[in-house]
Amino acid sequence: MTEHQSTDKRGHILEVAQQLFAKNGFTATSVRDIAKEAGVNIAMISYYFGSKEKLLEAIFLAHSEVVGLQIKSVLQNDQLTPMEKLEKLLDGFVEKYFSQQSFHRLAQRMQLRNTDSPIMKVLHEMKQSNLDLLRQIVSEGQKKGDFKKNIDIPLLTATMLGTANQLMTTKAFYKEVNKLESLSEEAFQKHLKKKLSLHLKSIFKVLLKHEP
Amino acid sequence: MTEHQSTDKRGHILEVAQQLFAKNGFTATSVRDIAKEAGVNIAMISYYFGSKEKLLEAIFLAHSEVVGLQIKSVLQNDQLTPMEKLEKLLDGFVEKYFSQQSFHRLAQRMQLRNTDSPIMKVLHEMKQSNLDLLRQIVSEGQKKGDFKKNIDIPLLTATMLGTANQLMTTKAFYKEVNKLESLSEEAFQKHLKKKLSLHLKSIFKVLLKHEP
Amino acid sequence: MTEHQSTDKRGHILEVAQQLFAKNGFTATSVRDIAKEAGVNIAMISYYFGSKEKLLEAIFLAHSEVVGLQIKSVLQNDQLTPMEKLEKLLDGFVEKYFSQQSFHRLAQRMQLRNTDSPIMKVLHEMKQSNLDLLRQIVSEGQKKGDFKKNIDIPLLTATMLGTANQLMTTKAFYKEVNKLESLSEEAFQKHLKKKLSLHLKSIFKVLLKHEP
Amino acid sequence: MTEHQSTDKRGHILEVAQQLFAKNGFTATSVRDIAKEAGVNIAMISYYFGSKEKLLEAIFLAHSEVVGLQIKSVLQNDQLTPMEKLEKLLDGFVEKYFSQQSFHRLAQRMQLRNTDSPIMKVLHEMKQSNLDLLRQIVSEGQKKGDFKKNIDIPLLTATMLGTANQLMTTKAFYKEVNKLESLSEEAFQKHLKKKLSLHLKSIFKVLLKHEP
DNA sequence: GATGAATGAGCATTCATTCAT
DNA sequence: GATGAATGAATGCTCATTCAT
Repeated sequence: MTEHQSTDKRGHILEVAQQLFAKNGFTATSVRDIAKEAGVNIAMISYYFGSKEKLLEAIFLAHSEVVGLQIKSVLQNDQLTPMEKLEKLLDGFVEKYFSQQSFHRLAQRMQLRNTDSPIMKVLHEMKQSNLDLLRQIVSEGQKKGDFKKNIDIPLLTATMLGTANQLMTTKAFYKEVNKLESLSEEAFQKHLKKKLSLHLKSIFKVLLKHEP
Repeated sequence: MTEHQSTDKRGHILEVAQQLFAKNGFTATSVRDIAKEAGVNIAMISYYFGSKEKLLEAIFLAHSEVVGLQIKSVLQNDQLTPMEKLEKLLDGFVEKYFSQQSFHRLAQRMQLRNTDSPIMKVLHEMKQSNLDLLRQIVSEGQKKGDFKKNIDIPLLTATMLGTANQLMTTKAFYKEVNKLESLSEEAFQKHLKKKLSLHLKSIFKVLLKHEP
Repeated sequence: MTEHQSTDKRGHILEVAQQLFAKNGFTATSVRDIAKEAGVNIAMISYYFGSKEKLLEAIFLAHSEVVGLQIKSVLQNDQLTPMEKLEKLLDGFVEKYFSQQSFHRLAQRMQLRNTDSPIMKVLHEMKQSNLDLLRQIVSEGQKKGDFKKNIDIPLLTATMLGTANQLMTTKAFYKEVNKLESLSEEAFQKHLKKKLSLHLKSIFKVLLKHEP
Repeated sequence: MTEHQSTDKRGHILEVAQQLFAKNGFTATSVRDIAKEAGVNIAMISYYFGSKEKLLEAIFLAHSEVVGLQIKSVLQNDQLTPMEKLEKLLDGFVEKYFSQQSFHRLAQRMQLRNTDSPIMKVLHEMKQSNLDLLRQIVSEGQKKGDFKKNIDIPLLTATMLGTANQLMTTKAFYKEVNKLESLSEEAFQKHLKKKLSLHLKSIFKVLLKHEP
């Protein structure tokens, strides 16, 4: 009945830490900040995670466990054309990206650090996973003659993730430029998500599709 | 012949600070680190810039002064078609991006901070400048009937900068995936530059061009 | 039996800080000096008091809590004549002043700063308290016809505290002038206390008493 | 014709330094503060005075040169009774004190430091000078049978200087208590000067005069 | 004579972590 | 299992002073 309170606490600390790290950066976020925001004792962080660094790793480990999953089922669905699979991949990516904005902001920060910690391993796996999925779809499309040859898949994924990152980081700018200040936050997010999805789809399509 | 040493020193500190901030982040880079790397006394940073924060601002101010310049001449060249202008814009962007990688890495970090400091103003101006240039070219192309209507220019610039950022941040990954470890750093950079340039051009072309 | 060690430590820091601040001044006393003298880690000062400034305030707060107390009982004693009450007030003042010399030296320093900090509030209350007590006694004496009208009570208190301050600050000079170098420190203090007490009493008497 | 500018500058620095030291204390006043306020280069202070400490000494030396002067002529005036001489002494003291408030505030601070620097020598001489003058007058009055025997002259001077110091340091308090906020600064100073003068005179008179 | 540049020492404070309880 | 107390190291910054010009 009674969940171990520690489990809850651990999860709560992870959540709070992710948000603070995402917002202010790893170094600029003190263990005190996290403890205060999470409403726990300062010593708890070392107690639960060993160190601030290990806490960071724990955040990434928690995310690594859910990489790919529903996507893989898409791949194996023989009913869908490669292009349909691609669209589902992109939709899935955008959906997941929007639902985990603070994590992706943090991931972007960590990518910039480029140290050799377990974190980079997780990030590497995530990128690899995206790459492999796309590769399979493209490969299938090429075999069927739907897609061009000579596709630079790493560059494509760079555009996918890069555009999402850039859009998300500068969304205030985007809002202002497009005079969308009147929209509620929720409506704006929805608008952005749709825009990004369509934008990526149109890029991928024209780059992959054989000209008739 | 003898440059004022002070000018050199100030500039040298700026250079070193930019690289360290880019590499390790603002908070994780200590004034002592910068002073040591630049071979100057710690107190010199306060002496020249007032504070660590002001030093950061000085880096951005130094870059804001050279925003857009050669590009503008391109715009006014009546000999060029809109598509040629677009290509020159993208070439110029990629060229500048590659020659100022550490600055762009730093800019990426600062964008993630999203505080309201003079830095954001400079970044805002840079983005706005890119946006305006592209807007003019697109507008001209649309008038001439070369380009489609309904182009989401902010999204396009997000793809431009986002792809560059993502590619640069994960270039080690890109190198590994594409089995380019044998290339010299210089050759790899050249390869990457060409790839990115072509990639962006093809994206922009297909998104802008009227289908025949 | 076992006092909380933390309480002791906090109190000990307060004590040491008061003495160093009194001796060398606030700014001239470093947190390091206090920590070293008190035998605690430097970080403890921030830990216990938040900052050097707050530590100073804590010293004054500790003293504000014991302002007036035994004196008030004197006031309510109907057995005593106003003049007797006055004598008791002055004796009490001198006694307290001598037993808290380092605090009064510090208070003198802080009075000279004249900033608007919580410290000034405490000092103000102390002065006001002295003033009010004296006012009551004088008022009672005037009603009974023992004391003159038109007594400038603030000036009287200035003489009381000013004389004590000046005597204490220049006690080495006083010792030398009066050739009291042979006296032990204790004996000298006793001598000084008696002298000051008599001196203040005679001043107050002649200024307050109705000439016959 | 042309006064050495340096002389002016030196004097100006002395003046500014005295005021800042008086207001904020020696340690809390930085050489930069003085240089800025005086409108001179930072290096000037070391250049003219050797060090910050020496600058402080220079301030006191400048004042030591004018100790006692007009007072001595009073002493030798055979027309005046001892009591008249005493009044003139007190008037002179109050007058000088009010015209050099910032110096006396600084002197009070230095007295509290009690280090063995040339400054203490100057302060010592000043006190000694006051003491000697008073001693002569009292001695003369005693010989003439006007004054009591057994006068504690050091205590008397402590009251004189102490009351002046205390009144000056807490003059804001005095103003408030006496509801004198409506007075102009000038009028208030005049009022205070008169009050202090009368107060000291009445104290000295009753303590010195033989009861009839 | 006068000064901008530069320095090393010191400042108060905050940090992540450890430890005794 | 959980925590307040405590620590040493590091932080950004200011200091009085010196020096080359």
